Amino acid sequence: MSNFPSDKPVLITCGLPYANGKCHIGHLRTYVPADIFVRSLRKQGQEAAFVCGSDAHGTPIVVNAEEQKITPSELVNKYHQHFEKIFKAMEVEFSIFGNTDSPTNHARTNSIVEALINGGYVYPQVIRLAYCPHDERFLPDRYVEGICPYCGKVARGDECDQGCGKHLEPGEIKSAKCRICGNPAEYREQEHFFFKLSAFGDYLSDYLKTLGGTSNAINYAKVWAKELKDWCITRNLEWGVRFPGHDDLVVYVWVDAPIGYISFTEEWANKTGGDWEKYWRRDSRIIHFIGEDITYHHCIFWPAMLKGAGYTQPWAVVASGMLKIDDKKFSKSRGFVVWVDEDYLDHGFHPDLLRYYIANYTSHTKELNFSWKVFQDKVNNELVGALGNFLHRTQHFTHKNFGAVPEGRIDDEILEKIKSTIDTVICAFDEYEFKKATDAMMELAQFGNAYFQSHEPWALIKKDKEACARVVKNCLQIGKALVLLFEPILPGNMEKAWKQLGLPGDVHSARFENALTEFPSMELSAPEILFTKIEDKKIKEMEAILDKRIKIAMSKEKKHTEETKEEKTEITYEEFQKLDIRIGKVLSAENIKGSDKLLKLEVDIGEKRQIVAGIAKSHAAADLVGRQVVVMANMKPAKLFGVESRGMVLAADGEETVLLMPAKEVKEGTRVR
RNA sequence: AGCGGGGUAGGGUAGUCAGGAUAUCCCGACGGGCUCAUAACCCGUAGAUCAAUGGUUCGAAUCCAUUCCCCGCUACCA
Repeated sequence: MSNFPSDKPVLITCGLPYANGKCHIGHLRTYVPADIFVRSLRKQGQEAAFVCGSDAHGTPIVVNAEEQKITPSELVNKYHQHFEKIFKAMEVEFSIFGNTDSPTNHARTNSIVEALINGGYVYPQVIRLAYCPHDERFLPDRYVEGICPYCGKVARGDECDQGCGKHLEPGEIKSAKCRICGNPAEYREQEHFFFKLSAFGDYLSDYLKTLGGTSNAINYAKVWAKELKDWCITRNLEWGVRFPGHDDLVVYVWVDAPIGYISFTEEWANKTGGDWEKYWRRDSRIIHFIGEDITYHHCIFWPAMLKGAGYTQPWAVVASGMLKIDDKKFSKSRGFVVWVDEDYLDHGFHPDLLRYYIANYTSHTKELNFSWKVFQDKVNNELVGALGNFLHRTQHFTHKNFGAVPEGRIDDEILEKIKSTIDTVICAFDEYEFKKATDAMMELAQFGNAYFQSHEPWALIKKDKEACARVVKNCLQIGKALVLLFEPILPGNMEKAWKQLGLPGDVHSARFENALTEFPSMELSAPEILFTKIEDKKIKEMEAILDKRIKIAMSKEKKHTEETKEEKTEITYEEFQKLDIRIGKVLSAENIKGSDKLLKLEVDIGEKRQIVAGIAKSHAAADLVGRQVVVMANMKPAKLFGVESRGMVLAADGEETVLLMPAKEVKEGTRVR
């Protein structure tokens, strides 16, 4: 049983692209399936609004704009236009593509924040914040660098990015430094505002039971809903939406960004004479398509905000799995990235090919691996060999032998097959299973090829033209069904195919069920080829581009680490004396499970110490027992692989890690200087 | 070790939530066929102890328990 069409208004949104970088295939991982979904709804007779827009605020945009010496607004506009252009080229057709810096969004954000304040969900609290005395400013989020209070690693202000990955609330970071001038920051007290997320625990637990969408999103959220911390929702920035009544504060970007979904709906409704409130104030079906990295914001923070302000909460959250390039984690700086413009569209690839790849490679919630070789295989075998070839051979044969679509009825067997394919496809779309849907479509194309083959119309035409006409008519019917079914995935080529077959009306607004109504008898022209094979040469060329980028990135990274290594400053004798270096004797040594580098040692340095050393590759555990080593005794204790290490065994760290040892046996605990 | 994702034929991948009879699809290998079609297409064969062990069950890839192995946790990010 399908969820659609529904008598409730349906709104689809996509996670907003952040306007500080170019569009890559990772983005499309979310936007293309969302577009396919919307098209499939229309094919089921379901009207749906489809909104998205640029996320314009937040610290990274300000930092980035400062680096480029342009205004944040100029930076945002640049990328806003870029994304708009790419979406159009990729046939991702939003009802509206807005911008969170629009007056509508400022106004809507204000009104929602005020509603939250009036509802008692926002409270002020004085917190200690990093402040740069040199630049005379508070340092929000990424303006500050320091030490994570949880794991002790270098982190940026809003997140422990290099260590434990925890979200950091403003003021939590230790030993803060200003990212602009590099000077140490002071802490100053300032009043900020917090959203009482903790008050929504029970509500969210209940809400998540009814929330639709994909399990990867909802299961995570259920765990998070159990422990909720209030969120600081104000920042010391110029760029953003002003916090009501406080000219020196803007709201946190994760407040005004999702509100964009509402304000874009408003803008679209105003333009088309629609009513935005039917989506956001009354019973509706709001479906958010997102990347799984922003699940927390969409399943926890956002519904709580909507609930608190009296708006309709999402009906479903559909989270796509992440993207890999050649089986490697997607990474711009490491070169594992495929840009949609310069690496794809500019090379003349049709958007439909990539749309098919994204929809068909794997299930929507799993990791999608992009490789040019697989891309070529899928295009050549599936789009060209199965689908393109069937449409072409059918139309070509009919045109050549009949010149028109023959009269006659469609066999029940064929109609049954088409009907069951439509059912499977609709069912799959209902579950956001785009691979299942496209597999079912492709299966119909293969059925068509097999039908054509086994009924041998080329032989029938010579002896029984009537029987031949029946076969041809059936094939044309399958062809028509295929064009309708594939339209959400391959809108450009299916439009072409629809016109080529001479079918009446617009393929985009035609419904799936139209596939069961008889192919009208009329003149039929010769077909043009829809999909062409991709040559090996082209794929090699594309792979070379990717390889080159990875190599450049690798050499850059190497340079960078070498540079930081060379940066050794001179120290005084006093500073050296702080180091407690001693001779110790290894009492026992064993490998640590799960690590190929680490050994757990017990060392006597005048006292017994457990030390973890990364020397397993060059020293066997058994060989070490009884030997003397050099130990840094006053190292801050650390946990490696869950094993505590109190001290550090010194070694020459070249290509091989070689332990230092005293030239002669000395007493355990002897100081080194 | 923790957190997350995985382990299904030579490669990739579906099925796992809601257990059911010959385990899906694409490529590759092998054999055959067809000739309308973009050297496309169709049919067939071989190839998987569904990571392992134990349990629940009439029945387990699927549920439960334990173990092993692989990947990510360095930013930018959907």
